[in-house]
Amino acid sequence: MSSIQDVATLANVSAATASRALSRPDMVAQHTRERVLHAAQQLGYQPNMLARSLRQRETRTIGVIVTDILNHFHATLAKGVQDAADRHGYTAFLFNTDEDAGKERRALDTLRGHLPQGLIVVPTPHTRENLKLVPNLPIVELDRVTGNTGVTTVTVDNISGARAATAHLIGLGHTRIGMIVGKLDISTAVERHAGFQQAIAEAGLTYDPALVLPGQHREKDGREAALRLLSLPLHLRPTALFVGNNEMTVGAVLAARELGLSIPEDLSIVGFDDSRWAQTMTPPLTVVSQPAYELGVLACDHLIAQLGHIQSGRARASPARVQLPTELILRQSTAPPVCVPSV
Amino acid sequence: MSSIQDVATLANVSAATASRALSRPDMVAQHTRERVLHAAQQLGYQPNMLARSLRQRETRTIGVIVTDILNHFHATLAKGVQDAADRHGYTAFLFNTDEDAGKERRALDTLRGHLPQGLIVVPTPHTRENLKLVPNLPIVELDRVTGNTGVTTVTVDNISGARAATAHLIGLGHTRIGMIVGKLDISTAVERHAGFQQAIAEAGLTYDPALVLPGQHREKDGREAALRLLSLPLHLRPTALFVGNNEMTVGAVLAARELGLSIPEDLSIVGFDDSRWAQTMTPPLTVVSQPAYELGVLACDHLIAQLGHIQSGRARASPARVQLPTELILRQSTAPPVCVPSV
DNA sequence: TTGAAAGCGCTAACAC
DNA sequence: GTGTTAGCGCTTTCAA
Repeated sequence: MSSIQDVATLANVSAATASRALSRPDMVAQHTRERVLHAAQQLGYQPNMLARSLRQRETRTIGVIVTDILNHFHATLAKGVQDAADRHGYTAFLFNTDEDAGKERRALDTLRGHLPQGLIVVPTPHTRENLKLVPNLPIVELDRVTGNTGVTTVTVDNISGARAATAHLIGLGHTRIGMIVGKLDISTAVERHAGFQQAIAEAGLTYDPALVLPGQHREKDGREAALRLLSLPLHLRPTALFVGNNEMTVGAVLAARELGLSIPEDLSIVGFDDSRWAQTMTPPLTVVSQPAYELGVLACDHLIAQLGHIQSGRARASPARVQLPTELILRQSTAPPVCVPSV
Repeated sequence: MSSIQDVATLANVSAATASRALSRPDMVAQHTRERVLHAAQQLGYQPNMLARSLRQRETRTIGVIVTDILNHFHATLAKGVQDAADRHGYTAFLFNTDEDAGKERRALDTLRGHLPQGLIVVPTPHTRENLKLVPNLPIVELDRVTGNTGVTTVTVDNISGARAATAHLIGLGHTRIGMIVGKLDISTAVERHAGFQQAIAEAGLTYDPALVLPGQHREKDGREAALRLLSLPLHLRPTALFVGNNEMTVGAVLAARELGLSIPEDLSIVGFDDSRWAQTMTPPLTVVSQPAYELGVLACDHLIAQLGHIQSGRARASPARVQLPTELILRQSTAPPVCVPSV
């Protein structure tokens, strides 16, 4: 690893001049610059970011914390962030928390040691507390929100998405619609639940809490909840299910299959968040799809814009509240109910 | 951000002592240690890794480069690596190349600036050239190999996996078996192709090159290749397909559906690499599954062991060649051919 | 336009 | 067992 001193020596200038030639080309005479550039090239010089960052007190680095990198949605968020960061000349360091408070704390501690200039986080119920580990760090909340005022949030319009999904089912003639909702300590779950309720109310139907079961967002939870809902006596059993996230939707579909219910004849299903398997399963699943990649990109763009403001000493812009629309994708997992309820 | 000097001042010791109290507790008197620890705690002190790494000339950081973080297999590799790195007290920085030479170069350059102590890479055809950007960096090749001698490789036994898949099809009675193989500049594609050929030969069948079509590993390529193979005249058309990676398998399944072929009656399919959609599609897909997470963990464990050797000045251990078995998971996408070939 | 010198935060070498 | 000093590689005053 050659240092800037090596480059300087080779170019017959001081380290200071070599540094300037590389980072502030216009502060240096034309031909000195060329000599330095040539020397750097020849040595394959790459600045040591540790030293540079230490000196400049800025790392051009941001942290990204998602809760489950194995979930395609989160992987896509992360990719959007990384691609955008790259475009801005920043490096994004990715961490994964598995929704675990301890892992989140450790990720934040590690991150802190590397002095990121900002953080994009998919928050968990612990995040608000854990963020005290990194005071004064510009934060963007992605996909979910903690309710922290003063931070920028980049989310999807969950309420409208859930409402559209539910309204679609109602439009098909369903009146007993079940919902499998995430744990209500997460904003997306709360909002999707709210959208569901709104659609029910708007259609003049009665909201039946017995048809709304919570889960911890995992496939297994979706399966168990669906099993319970679908085992209700026929006249109480929902004829359609709206499932609040993609993992639980898998479980719900599996549960329907286990019970020998065919989709959509015996049961309509709408999932939240599109995926490969939703497209290839039989029948293809009607879903509320989310612009995951754009979400990641926007989160990063906003964070970096904010960093620019801070750096240039301008007043910190008031925090943005970015919200992207979802899209209801109609496929074959929804149809009118066959047996009209007869209470 | 408090520095070690702040801690030292608060504890009434020198910075050096504070440093020792934190990193080498036994070099310091019991009660000084306590004072320092207390002060550190009180200030929420977190060492500045940039400064520490600069001074110690070791970052306890490794790089991870995968080709497609959106592919569940690669995401799982990355997670395995990160989890293992974490256990060893290392931080893994993840980059994504999309199989693109330029992105790979940029990732390596960025990485280099951050002085990783080692690199785990899923190599592409460009990697061998690009690795010149990071001379002397300990490397572990993951999933694929470049043929570089002297580097540790952690892979799966692709030959046996492909052979088992093909033998399974042959055992069911298939004699015209098509293969959709990846580009042959990637070791996994070459090996899976070899395994396919071996099984054909071992069964005394004739290898028909016309039934083997290459693709670029994308869904679209799988679809196009399958469309071509399945459009052959009935007596030439393969009754079974072995597809060399998971993305292309999606395409192949879609192609079969487009042509109205039902699986497994009209066409048996075996894919390489298991996935959510392979399990939930109809019928569930027979696949060769790979222990992706363990692969990632092993790659990291080996790399870090190697770093230990280097650091302790021991002779660099000869590079390991780790190879994990695959598993053929029989599901419902394979069955005996209905119409026995009549050439 | 360039060089000399200082210092970012940390730890290792060397006193004492 | 602890303090002093030096220096990792870089950039940024400050002088010339």
